[in-house]
Amino acid sequence: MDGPLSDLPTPSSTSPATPLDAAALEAIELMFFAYRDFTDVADRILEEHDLGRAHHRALYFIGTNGGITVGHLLDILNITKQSLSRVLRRLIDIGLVEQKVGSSDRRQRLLMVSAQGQALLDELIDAQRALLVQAFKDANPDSLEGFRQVMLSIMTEEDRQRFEPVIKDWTTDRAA
Amino acid sequence: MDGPLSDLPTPSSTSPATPLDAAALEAIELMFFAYRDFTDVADRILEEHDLGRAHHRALYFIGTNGGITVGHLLDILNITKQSLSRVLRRLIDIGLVEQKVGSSDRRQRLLMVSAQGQALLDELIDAQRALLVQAFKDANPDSLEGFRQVMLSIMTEEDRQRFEPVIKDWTTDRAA
DNA sequence: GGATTTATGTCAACAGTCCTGACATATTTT
DNA sequence: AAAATATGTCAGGACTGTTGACATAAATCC
Repeated sequence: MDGPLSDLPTPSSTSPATPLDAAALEAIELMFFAYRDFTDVADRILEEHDLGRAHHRALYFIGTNGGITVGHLLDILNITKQSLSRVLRRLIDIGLVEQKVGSSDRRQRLLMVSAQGQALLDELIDAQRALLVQAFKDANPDSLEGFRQVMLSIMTEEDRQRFEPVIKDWTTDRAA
Repeated sequence: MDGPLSDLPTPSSTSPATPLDAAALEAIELMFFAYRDFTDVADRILEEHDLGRAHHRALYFIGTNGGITVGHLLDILNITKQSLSRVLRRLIDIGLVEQKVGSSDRRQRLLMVSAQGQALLDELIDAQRALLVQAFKDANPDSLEGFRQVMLSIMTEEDRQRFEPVIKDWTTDRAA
């Protein structure tokens, strides 16, 4: 009927067309397993305090953005205020997070971690940082920058802007 | 009181001691945002079918490991059989997954995706693969191997063994 | 061949996290 | 004064994970 090249199967998940496709296929699993094991080290600590990942995320972004407003936190987390509310209420009730009324806009609640909250956050960050530092040491030194570039490229432009402007357009930026 | 170098603060999350620490601190956020945006492209497709991430994961590993047993799937996913059961029941009920009795061990249920299941899985994989391929293209070509090495290093040894044995000990394997 | 172990399934209850929709309050802006 | 904004709360629902208990069929051990 058709010649040997005329009806190649549509490149589907089982037949990657290019090496880049094959690499991407593997990367789907790399993302799954690496992220799971990365979160696991924090989950073990959170368990001891009967907290979940949502508490971790809120605590993290409050701790690293002292005085953040509820609205800005919602922007970062991409969840509804009702979801955040439950989590925030708990963090405040157990004394890990404090709030004060906004100075310029009195409708705002400025969020900050307490000393206790900072202590727990340090514990969580140190655990994940230790894992990552070890990973960076185990991989070859150049890997770090490659990892960083790919991770930045994976995320949306909006999220990418939260980071230092270090991702260069290497297709045009060879000389500078 | 003390000399300027006598009581350096304990390296805490707010004062990374080394460049590697600083990179790891940033990487915590890279992991969060990249993973979220990576899963988002699949979540949008899953929504149309009223399925969740748990269905995606089960479908994925059944599709890429045709004839997998329930037990092996549980090993990969690291969840309880009760959790998987709910998800699997749904996938079977709506005809995305089929099961047949094990040939050598008749207690086992060998799982495989149906044609419909493969179609949905292809759609999911293609979406995530497209995102990753674009990310690999946007980053510089060497980044891919760096990304791969770091992701493999992040995961546990057990999970790492699921991948091709390509992570080399570069501290001793320079010549070969 | 009978006892035990293994692979799997199910019922029930609970927890965490996310969602939608509706409504309330205080404050700022127009 | 009216409208918009920042935040909170009540209510209900969905998904996904857990523990614990119990059941069945099949394989394996002695």
